[in-house]
Amino acid sequence: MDIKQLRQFIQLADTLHFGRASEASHISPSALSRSIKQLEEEAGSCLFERDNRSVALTPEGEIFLTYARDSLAQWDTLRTQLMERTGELQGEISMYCSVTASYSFLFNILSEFRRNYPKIEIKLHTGDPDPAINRVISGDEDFAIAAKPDTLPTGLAFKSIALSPLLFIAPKQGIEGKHSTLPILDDKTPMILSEEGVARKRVDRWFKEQNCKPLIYAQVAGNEAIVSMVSLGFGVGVVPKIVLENSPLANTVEVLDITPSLKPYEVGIVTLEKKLKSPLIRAFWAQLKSEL
Amino acid sequence: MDIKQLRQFIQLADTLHFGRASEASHISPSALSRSIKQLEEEAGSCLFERDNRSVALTPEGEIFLTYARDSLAQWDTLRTQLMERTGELQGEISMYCSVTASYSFLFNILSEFRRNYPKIEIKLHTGDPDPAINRVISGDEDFAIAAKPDTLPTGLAFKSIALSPLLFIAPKQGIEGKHSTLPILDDKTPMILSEEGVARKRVDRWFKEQNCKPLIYAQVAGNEAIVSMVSLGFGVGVVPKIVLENSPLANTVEVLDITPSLKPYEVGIVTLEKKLKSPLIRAFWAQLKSEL
DNA sequence: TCTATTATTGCGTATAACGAAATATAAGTC
DNA sequence: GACTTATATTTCGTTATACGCAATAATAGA
Repeated sequence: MDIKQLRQFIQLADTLHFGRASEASHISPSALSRSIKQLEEEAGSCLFERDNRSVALTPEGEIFLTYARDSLAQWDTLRTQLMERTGELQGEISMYCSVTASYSFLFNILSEFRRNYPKIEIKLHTGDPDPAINRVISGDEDFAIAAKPDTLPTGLAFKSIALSPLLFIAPKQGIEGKHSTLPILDDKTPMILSEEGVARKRVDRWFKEQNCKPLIYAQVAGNEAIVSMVSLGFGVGVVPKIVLENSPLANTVEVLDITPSLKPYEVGIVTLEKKLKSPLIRAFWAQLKSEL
Repeated sequence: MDIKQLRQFIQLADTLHFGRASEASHISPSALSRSIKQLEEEAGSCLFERDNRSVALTPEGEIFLTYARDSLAQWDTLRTQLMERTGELQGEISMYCSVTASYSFLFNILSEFRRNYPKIEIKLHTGDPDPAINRVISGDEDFAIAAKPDTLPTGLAFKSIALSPLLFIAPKQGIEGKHSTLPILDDKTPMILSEEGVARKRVDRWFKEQNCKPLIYAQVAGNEAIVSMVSLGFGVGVVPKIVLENSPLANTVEVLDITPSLKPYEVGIVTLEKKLKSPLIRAFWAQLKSEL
């Protein structure tokens, strides 16, 4: 009976699904199945009633669940106690951010943190920007670098680290199939937009305010891909300025001087409010410099 | 961090000695050293201050110790809860007894228990009779089959299962070097006695009451060996009747009709009183038939 | 009946744990 | 002061354990 297994048990009790629980625990379903079986043998009771189609906690499983939660809480308390005594925080925190964000912000954020808390390990996961906030909400990550949505989901804490204007960009050599190279933006202009996310919402609203519908040429996941497609001449795109600054294709596109300009991207760090009780999370949070 | 490691930690905290703690935990010193180191890494603090000559708990170790004790207690509570629910006791209990006792009593004691509680595993350790009670006191074993000492150490519970007379035995063909084969018992009679234990104490007292000192030819560990040596003609021995009955050499020795006879051996099962709170221990204890 | 879903099991492999012996180090001894 | 003793730790080779993949089984839905 070790702590990892308790966590796995709790995951399974929450999801009642071996596949999803194992994924959340970063192990294979077979490993989870064996873990649970071992737990049941050590506890001496069947903890889950399960057949090939359903998983349910037995009454004994319910008892075990409260035990498991208590046990983990006590382990956390112990670690907090010990850390307070030694005065040096240690452990690990996880962070999610887009590739672009990792280029732009990570160094500044992490270098000082690393200096102050050398024993805290940081697990960094990169990917598309869109799922960032959800990964924090689901508990997969402690932090994420993300654009602040217009309405912040409840329970989330957000701290700005930078403002970056949302820019309309066009290919320097003109849009394929269009004769004019002038920066015209109307319902005939093919647009390359994010599939979703804050940038997309801003663009949609912008067009609505202009009383016209955008001609969407392509919907793309990932701001870098937008720059690529714009650079290839497929249309006009919208990306945050930071993305452009970090793009190797920056000099192949030009920024359009459109008014009214889009409300700027507010980039920051999000975490669950309740996690701020943990000393590690709070330490990281506290040393972030709010740039706004 | 698993439960085995917590037990090992507690052992080390109790003994403050890697060698003894590892022996008590049934692992090698090296394994214990690594376990503790791993625990320290997971806890993020140094738990023991140690050099090659001494081991001491750090303040963090003290905190960890209370955590470890609580944690184990909760695990026990959980298991008790679960067992009460399912109604079937399971787990394991350990028992120590001499080889002779295993021949004579074990079957009767265990066969019914096995039937009533098939899921309780019994770990049986056999060896010399003398250390039996100490192994219970030290916590190495849950139970021991042992002779009841004249004064029972406090904290110990004893339940008799049999009375067996202590017999003087002599070789049938006479004692080597003595011409008479008569059953004389005086300070010229070479005696084969236990090194220690209840039987030895009784014999010593018997001789004192006869106002004579025994001529001790050999002190032997293990009643079986006494029978062997008597059988070979080295002298007169004292063994419990049960031992004789189970000895393949029984017909090579004869029982002397000595008066006053020795106070009989009272064989029974001992356990720590405080262990009787555990449901497993109590179940075993309850089904023992007191034969006295 | 067939298909899709999903917990479990077999199996080969990678990882971790173990014990024995070697090592290091400090205290006691002559 | 060299030598012995005691004892925690490290090294090393072996063994056991845990894991992932793929196969299996079993069930609900089409």
